[in-house]
Amino acid sequence: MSQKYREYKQLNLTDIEKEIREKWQKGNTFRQSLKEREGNKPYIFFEGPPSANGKPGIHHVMARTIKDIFCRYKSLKGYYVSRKAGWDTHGLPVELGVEKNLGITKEDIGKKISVDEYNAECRKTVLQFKDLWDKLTEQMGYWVDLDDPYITFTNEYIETLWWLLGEIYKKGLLYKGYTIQPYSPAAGTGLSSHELNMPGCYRDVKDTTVVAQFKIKEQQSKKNAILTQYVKDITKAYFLAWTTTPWTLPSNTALAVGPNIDYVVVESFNPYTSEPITVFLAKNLLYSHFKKENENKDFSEYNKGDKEIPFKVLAECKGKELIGIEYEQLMPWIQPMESEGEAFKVIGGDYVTTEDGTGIVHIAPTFGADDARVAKLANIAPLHLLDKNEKTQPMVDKTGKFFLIEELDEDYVNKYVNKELYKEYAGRFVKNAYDSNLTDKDTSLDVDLCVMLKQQGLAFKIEKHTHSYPHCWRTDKPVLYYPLDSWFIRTTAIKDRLIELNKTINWKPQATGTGRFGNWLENLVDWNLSRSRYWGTPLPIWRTEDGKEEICISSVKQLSEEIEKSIKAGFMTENKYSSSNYDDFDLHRPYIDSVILVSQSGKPMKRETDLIDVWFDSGAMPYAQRHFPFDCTEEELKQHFFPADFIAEGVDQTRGWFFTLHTIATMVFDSVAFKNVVSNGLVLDKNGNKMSKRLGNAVDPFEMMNKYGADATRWYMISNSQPWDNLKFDPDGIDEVRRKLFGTLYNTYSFFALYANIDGFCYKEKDIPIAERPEIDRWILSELNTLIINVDKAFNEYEPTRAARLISSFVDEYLSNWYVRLCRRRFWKGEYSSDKISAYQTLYRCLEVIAKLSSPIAPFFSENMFINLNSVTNRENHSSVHLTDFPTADENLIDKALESRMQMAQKICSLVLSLRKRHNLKVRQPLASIMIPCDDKTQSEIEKVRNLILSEVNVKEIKYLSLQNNVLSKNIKANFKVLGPKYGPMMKSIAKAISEFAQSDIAKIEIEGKYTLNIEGKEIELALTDVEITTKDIEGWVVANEGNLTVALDVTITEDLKKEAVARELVNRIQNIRKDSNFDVTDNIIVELQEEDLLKASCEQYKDYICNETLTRELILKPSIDNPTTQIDVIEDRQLDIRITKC
RNA sequence: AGUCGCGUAGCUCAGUUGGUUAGAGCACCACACUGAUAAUGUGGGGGUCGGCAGUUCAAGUCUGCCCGCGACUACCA
Repeated sequence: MSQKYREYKQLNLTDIEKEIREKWQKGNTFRQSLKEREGNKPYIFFEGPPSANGKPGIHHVMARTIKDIFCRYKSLKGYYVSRKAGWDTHGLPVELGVEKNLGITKEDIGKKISVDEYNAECRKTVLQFKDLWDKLTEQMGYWVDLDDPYITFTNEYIETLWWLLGEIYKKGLLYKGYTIQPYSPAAGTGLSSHELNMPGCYRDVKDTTVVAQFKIKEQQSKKNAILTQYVKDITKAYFLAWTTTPWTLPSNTALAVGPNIDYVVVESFNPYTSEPITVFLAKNLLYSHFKKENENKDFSEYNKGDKEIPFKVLAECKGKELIGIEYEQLMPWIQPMESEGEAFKVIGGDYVTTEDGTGIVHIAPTFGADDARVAKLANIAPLHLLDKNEKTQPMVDKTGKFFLIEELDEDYVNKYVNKELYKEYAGRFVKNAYDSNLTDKDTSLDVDLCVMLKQQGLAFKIEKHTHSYPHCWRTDKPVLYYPLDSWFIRTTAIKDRLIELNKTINWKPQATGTGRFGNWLENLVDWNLSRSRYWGTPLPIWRTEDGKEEICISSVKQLSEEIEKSIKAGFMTENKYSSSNYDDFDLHRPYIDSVILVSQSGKPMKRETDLIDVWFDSGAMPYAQRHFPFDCTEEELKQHFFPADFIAEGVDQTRGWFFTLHTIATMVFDSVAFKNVVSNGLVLDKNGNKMSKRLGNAVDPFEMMNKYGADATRWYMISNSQPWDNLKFDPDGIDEVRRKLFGTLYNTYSFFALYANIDGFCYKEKDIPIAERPEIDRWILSELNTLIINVDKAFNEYEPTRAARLISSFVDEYLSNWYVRLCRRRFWKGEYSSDKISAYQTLYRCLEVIAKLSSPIAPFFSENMFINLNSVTNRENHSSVHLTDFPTADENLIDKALESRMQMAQKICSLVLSLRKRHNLKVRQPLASIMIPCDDKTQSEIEKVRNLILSEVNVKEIKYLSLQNNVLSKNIKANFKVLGPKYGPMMKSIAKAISEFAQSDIAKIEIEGKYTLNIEGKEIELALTDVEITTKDIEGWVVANEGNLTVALDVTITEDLKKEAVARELVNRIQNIRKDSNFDVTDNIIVELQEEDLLKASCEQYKDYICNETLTRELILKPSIDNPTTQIDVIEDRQLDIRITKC
């Protein structure tokens, strides 16, 4: 039975893909591919869960293509690659989506809508675009198990999270703490960094700023050398510190200096009160606060109120010499509590700069993240108040105003608050925007405070300052940095281990691992887990009211047991969590909030109302996707599911998913979570702008795939730039890939199919031994095997771009434009000989290997080609290319010498063609000879590819010229790489001397092998290896050269050559006419020609050739032709009649 | 603002340990070829290798500073 290779009318990638998709579906090919590798060594892959409440974009095609490539590749290499899909279902975007749909805000939750209903709504919408995602997955050919995905909102998933949190808790790494967070008083809610980075959130605002004078305590002068030595009047000594938020000054408890920054002690006068002062500030900033021209002016000439204020630098010192000096509280309204630490002294701060301000930073630990950090390190107390409920509070309440005295604890007020001073400001909003009774035109608290300081002689400079400041996207009002209670994971405790383990991870690109991720780890802060939200994983911690007793629940079973205890204690009446059927209950809010547990000492414990960061959800997926440790033992986990060999996501996940995976794995299992990670860059639009729905430049992945096909889209994205570079997405580029790669491959396949079908080639014959195959076959097979090695290596090193480019240049340059072009004749000419079989076998092998090599990147086209080939030959017992083994290179077939001489042949041909072009000699005009000057070795190499060159460039003979021949003129150039290190500075003169060599000098060094130069009085002996000699011209020939290769062409056209040219022209015209007349390739014809002398001579001499080429049975020349088919122009300046008929 | 990455032809990208005419594809122009024809070849135009300094005999390549773009981290006096 001789089945035919499938032939196509034209290339249609989308049709092919549709057909293949159906085939996969019918044959369950993905499952099959897993099944066949079952029991093999696993290659563990984690799917980063996308959120299905948004539509997929083109960048998802990018990320998923990368994932797919390596999973498919490893599958071909024999690994068992299980790929569980997943859905990220919690978190802020979901909630915001719901709020938008329902037209509510967070404040309405619990009022207009119950938490229960709200969460139900979230659950409903969270997978709203799942179908679209599934469609994308299928259409782009991403193989992942969609039937059994992990979903983060399930009770099982949450239970694993609780277990992990329990482990972390047991290790003492989970704690409750205070942190400064962006907070919107107007909205009454904390804001995530995500919310803060929304467009338009940062706006320039004009604030009143003040450089305040912090008075140094008088008794300090005895303790500090600087003060003792340089400050004349300690009662007038101040630190200068700048703030853009004067309302934080009453909360000041320290000043920070840069330990290595230079400071100066300056004697001068206060600009507002003209009182004499001695102040400290950074040396670099001296002249931003004092006019240079007033330096060292006579103090006695200064009169009160003068604008020009003289000053004098008394001394200089380093910041560290100032550390420890105490100062008087600037606004002594409220004292910090001693129990919380020291106050009002100078401390060191690593973040202090001298870019603006005074180089001395006012520290209010309750309102600045950096402030809080350095204060804590230096044991500085934050300024805390105690409210009626005995809770510590910052000076500002959650609505954005200073606490009223009556809201505070009475004992506390008596002890710490100066009521006289404070009452004037108590209740004031720190920004007018928070007070509904005020507008921007009203005096702000900041201004009032500045005026007060001015009157007290404690303000050095008051001015307006414009800076960018974040605003709440919901209320449009400025954000406050505010301390909030949060639960933290003490990641800083395992920092060293995180860094150590990170060094074992193979990052692509490496810089992301060492740089972005490495830096992130170096500057690690504790992980703030808390989110005051509704739809997410609840924090499984229950606490007594006083916070002294608490429990961290690690499983549903434990929860149920604790509830039982609680029922006994009378805090609860029923246990909804006792069922072993996880569908019977819900671990989400609000249900979980109604669980009240009992403490050791018998007190009720309520759940901490926080949810946990959704990033914990995704970082826990290696375990939660298997419901570890409840449905999966640690042994199973470590054997089959953890850690991952490979993950891939966008580079924006570095501090997201990559970090949480790494941290949880390190904390709980002391292991990396992934061994190899590819982080891809962004997909930008063709102009390099970020894609966004708002700008309307977002590319619809479905549109692209419908138009160009998934394979072309995938190939384009992978081959165009390295995955980690940003991709400027241009649809024209996809089209180029379609034409260039798939078009060429399609043409090559079609060519093969056309002739293989005619000849009935089904690869039935035994492989022709390699030694019996012609040079060109051995060459392409050598290149093919080299390609296998290189592509294998590229995939193995996670370099998909390299793999894609290697394949595509092989297909284009080697296979199509050289092998097939040069071998065309072998396929359509002559008998079904061993040479022809060799050609078929060789081309078949190439196509088969290309199908396999490219299958990870272009799964559809490669599949189609493989099936088309294999269904005729049945060489492989596989129904899909994705079920085959990755090709192994046969190193015996690799012949580097052959590869390089073929390259030389291509170069020679290209030179000859360029000579023909330059001299207007058509390739159809045969020429007598070319001449190549070269050594014996090169000559014997060229001899082996002689015939290829001759037929390609239509020349009769190659002549060689020994290099010593005196008809050659030569060029000589210094070999910089050899001479440079030897002679260094003399290089220039030597190079010049060499370039000035006469032909005789060149001959001399060639013959004697050395040459002595005299440069700058020194004798320099040159060896032959110190120079590069190339041939330039050959007397009497037309010559072209490239590198060290020179080719000369004999352009003489003899009478014989002319006749042959005519014969070839004639063949060409007849072929064209055959084609135009739609004759079949195998039809025999009769040709009648109008007589002409040269044509006649040509036809006589080349009759056999002409007839053979064109399947002409009779070639008749006669004076005139009846009914000519057309006219031809084979003879210069003549149009001759021709008539062609089938016979 | 800090950290990281990127910057080479109109566009998309290569460019080895520094070594002397900086390459390819696309696009454009011209010419050719044609039993693969929506393919192909040859030639041409097109470059201050982001800028400036430095190291070196020699810098697209190494160093520093600056500019532009992007990401991340912050928004801090």
